[in-house]
Amino acid sequence: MVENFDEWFHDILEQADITDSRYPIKGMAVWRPYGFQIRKHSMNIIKNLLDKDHDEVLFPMLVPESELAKEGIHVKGFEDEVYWVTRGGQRELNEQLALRPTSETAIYPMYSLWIRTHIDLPIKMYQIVNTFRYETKHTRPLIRVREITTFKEAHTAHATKEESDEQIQDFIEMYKEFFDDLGIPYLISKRPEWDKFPGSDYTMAFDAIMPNGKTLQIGTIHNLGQTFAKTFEITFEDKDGEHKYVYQTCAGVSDRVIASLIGIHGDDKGLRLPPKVSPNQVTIIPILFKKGKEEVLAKCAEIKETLEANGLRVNIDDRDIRPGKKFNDWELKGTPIKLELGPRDLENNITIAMRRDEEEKIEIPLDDNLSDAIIDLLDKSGESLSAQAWDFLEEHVKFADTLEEIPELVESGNVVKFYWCGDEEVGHEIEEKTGYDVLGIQEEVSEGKCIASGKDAKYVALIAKTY
RNA sequence: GGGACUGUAGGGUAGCUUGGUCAUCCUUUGGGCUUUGGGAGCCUGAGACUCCGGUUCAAAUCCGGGCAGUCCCA
Repeated sequence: MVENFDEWFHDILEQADITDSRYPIKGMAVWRPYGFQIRKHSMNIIKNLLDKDHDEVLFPMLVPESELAKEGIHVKGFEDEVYWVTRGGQRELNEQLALRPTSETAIYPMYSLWIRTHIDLPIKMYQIVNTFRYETKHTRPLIRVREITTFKEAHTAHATKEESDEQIQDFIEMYKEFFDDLGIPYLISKRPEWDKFPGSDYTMAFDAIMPNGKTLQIGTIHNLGQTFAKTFEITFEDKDGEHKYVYQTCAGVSDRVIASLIGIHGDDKGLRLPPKVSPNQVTIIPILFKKGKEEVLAKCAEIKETLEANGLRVNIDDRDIRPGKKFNDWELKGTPIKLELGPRDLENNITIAMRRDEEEKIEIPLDDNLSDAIIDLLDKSGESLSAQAWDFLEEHVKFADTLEEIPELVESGNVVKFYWCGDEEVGHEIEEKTGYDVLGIQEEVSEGKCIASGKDAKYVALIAKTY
């Protein structure tokens, strides 16, 4: 799987009924029912986190060219990737309309209308929508797509710079909690100047390391400063009666969260889903013989009811096929816990549980403690997936003292840390000489020499192959 | 942005060089029998030459274009 991760990933999306990439437009896929469930449960986690102090809204998908073009730096960052609506029926439109590549230019003209005084601040809103990017390069399902079907974007506006910086920290904490719930390990870094969000002051990013060592950007948080406020005239009257521009931030996660979820936890048998987002947390597999069939099925139904009463998502696989096939199917689908129940177990009043994250079969008594026992297993399963994933990440971040060491480390599947003086020119030189991307900087340091320029190092930076 | 390659049932493939029989095999799938504690077996059905145009008596096969996909280089 590690050797051929891209192929594994491509195949499992189809085999596990997550998406279907055969839709006849390049870079656009269909979410199938099982995948949609995973997506839904994942989005519910981030929604619950945001709902604490953000308002969910929904903006139109089309952005007039005049608005999109207002913020020069921003539009330049997207100009080659925008889909345009140029006709309505047979008639050419007076003004062409962009399918949002992201929604700053849709939302901020409205913020300009909504924000009048300091009392209106801070304003914190989010939406989960689809966005479009005309990718010309190699598209990959869930990773590089033309329609980002699941784009959670939050947009905030504040009275002061300090508040906006605090908001960045809040987003970082929120995303940590989100990815922790999914058991997805991350590297947090501040993107280099040349790779920040077009129009922002700075960008903080979460990167996951996929099994082949390539990093996948799974979350970004941008401090927009007052750039957009000035472009879109977003001002407020402060307590002192002065009109001031707001300070803004925005933050996004996308389909790529699901890609990392699948890629990071999966194994040769298929998916391994964290209990919090698995469509079925428990799958009951009845072992049926001609004799005693009804009794076994009745007991399975009873167990299902008991577990559901305790808030668990449970299904019974009563298809008329051999049990071995069912085990394999549900291992492919990644259900965290399988419960096996046959006539022999019925006699002994037990069920046999097996966690997806390990092979062992465990006998569990069918008594009043059943639900607690299962919940305990689910918790352990989720924790173990997360722990395994974090171990992998930590084993695959290596430190390099010289530029020459980097290729070998990266080619053997690592992300590499190194000292950097912080000069943009030197950064480009490092990227060119190694052929990899500088992800960003992590901590400031007062010792060490830059790996390329030999000057005093200012930061620990990260470099890797990226998706 | 430049280049190479590919397109045959739901999925994976053989056939294409050298045009000519009912288009091969695995998987999937409908029905039936049998079976069920880790991917069962048998019987019997279903299912494809990417699209448009050209060459030819005859095209999955040769030519041109569209669409879609894979890979490499910048």
